[in-house]
Amino acid sequence: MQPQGATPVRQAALVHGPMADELGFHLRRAQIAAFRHFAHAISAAEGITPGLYGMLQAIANNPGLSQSALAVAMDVDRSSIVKVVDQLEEKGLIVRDASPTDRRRYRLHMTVTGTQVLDRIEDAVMRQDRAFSARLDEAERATLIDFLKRLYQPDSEPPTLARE
Amino acid sequence: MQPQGATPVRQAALVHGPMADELGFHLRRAQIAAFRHFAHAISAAEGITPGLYGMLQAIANNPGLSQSALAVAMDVDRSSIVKVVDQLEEKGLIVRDASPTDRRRYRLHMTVTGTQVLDRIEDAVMRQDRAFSARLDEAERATLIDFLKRLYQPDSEPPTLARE
DNA sequence: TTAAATAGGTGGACTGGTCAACAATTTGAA
DNA sequence: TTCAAATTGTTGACCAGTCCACCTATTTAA
Repeated sequence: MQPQGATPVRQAALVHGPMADELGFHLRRAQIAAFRHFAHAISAAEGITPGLYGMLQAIANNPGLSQSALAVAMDVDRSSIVKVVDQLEEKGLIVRDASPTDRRRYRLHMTVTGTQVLDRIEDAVMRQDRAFSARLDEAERATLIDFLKRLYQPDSEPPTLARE
Repeated sequence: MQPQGATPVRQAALVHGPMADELGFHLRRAQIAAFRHFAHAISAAEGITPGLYGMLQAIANNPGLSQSALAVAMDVDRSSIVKVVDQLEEKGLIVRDASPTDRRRYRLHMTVTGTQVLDRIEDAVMRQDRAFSARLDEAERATLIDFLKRLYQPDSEPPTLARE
């Protein structure tokens, strides 16, 4: 799992050329750094990845949602959800609860231990997240989050963007 | 290709809970959005991913660097580099040039067509990147990049690098 | 001179995502 | 009412990207 950065060798920094001005480049690097930070602080101890953690939060905050809804929320294929839900269920954190009104569907929700575990992890994650952004003050952090949201939120946007 | 997010169904947005204040969460989403945007605009047409593009820029801007140095720069395992360099070489974009002073080592550099292709792609990438960040003005964009750098850059500061 | 370190490479494994197909079930249009 | 279409969860094949352990050739340094 651990992406485990490169060798400890101190290397002369490379020239980046035009990428130095590309937002996507910095975004990617920051995300990789964040992932590693999370892996270090959380995954190692709890055996949970950022992705799993996100799923868990989604289920905890939206009890009873279906796997399809979860897939939409996580923006992945329905089939990808199956494995993840399997994992979380094996760990005893969530359960697939048969929907009484639609026999095709499961309602996902947390188990008691799942809730406990999430509470604990959540704490660690919050601390980890703060540590990761330690070089930003509160205002900067908030601004950064706002900017990021604007990048990915579909909202008010080029309306005539023919989607098919 | 179409990662095409969600079904066209308008879904009630999920509650995010404490993740709404987690930087890592927004970072991940923004990065995924950026990747998809790139895939749409560039990969489909040029058959090149953000990762490959980054490698290409690294080589173009640091001609003669070794595969190991590239691995360090890209922060991946040496063995991962092999396949990537294979791909770029197969596409005729770069060459492995045997080092005359160290027979273990290759010096990577662009071919003529590689340079041409990169120039073309670079243009598209710059436009794509601007389009992606269209909801930020110039100042905001610059601020965002600065914040991101602060997140991923190792200890305070680049020593004495006069390049750039 | 020889042990250790380094460069590039191979093969196996794992992760996380895609897509296509499928059965059971629900929905909706005729 | 009925039956075709859509939806839900699932499986299986596949792909890309990464890691690791190990290998050979070569260079470095003790």
